[in-house]
Amino acid sequence: MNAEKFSKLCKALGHPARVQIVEHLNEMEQCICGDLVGLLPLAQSTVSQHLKILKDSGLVKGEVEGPCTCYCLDRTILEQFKQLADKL
Amino acid sequence: MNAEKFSKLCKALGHPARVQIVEHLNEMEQCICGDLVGLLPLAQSTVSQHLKILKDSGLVKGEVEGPCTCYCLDRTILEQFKQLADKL
DNA sequence: ATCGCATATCGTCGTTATACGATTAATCGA
DNA sequence: TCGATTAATCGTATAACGACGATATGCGAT
Repeated sequence: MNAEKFSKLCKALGHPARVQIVEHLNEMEQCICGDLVGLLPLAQSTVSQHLKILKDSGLVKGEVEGPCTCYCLDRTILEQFKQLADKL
Repeated sequence: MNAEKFSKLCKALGHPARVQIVEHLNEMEQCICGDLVGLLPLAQSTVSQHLKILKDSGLVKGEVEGPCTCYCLDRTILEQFKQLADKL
């Protein structure tokens, strides 16, 4: 198994705020950064940083839509993560 | 879902060496620290540190057996991790 | 052209992670 | 009892993380 890849995804999920972001994206299908800033007790710049980490890991995709950025899960990557976890 | 708990387990698995340790323990059922030192390109103290992190997370248990310490997975915790991952 | 809104990025600071060598502690055999 | 083996811990140095405020960017409406 690809320990390198799995550990990178785990690392991205190794913070409660990022897990909550992923959970929220799972429920809402998509949302903008401002929604998450309202949801979490964190500054806007901090939330943006967490989103960047999730984007870098591949778990989350972001599309610019006018003044906002619309975030959603990359469910392919999420499934890969689940499969790798299940193989443990 | 318990984002706090899940993120802690993810954090413990957020390093390739620790994923490899868990994989090895899964295959071998149990092993001693020295085996892992031979397996990984890391110093003995570093491997010991990674084992401590895995123990603190609950994923791994260690029992002293004479001069060695015998490590094995806590499969209950591992199953919990898999279930939490699957719920994502 | 400019103003306001939504985000991203920068700079910074304190904390934590990662790695190592050296040392300590504990056990087993000779 | 002494020496070898095994592993944990200590001390340390560098890198990365996590948080924030301040600033920059980019778009849409006025």
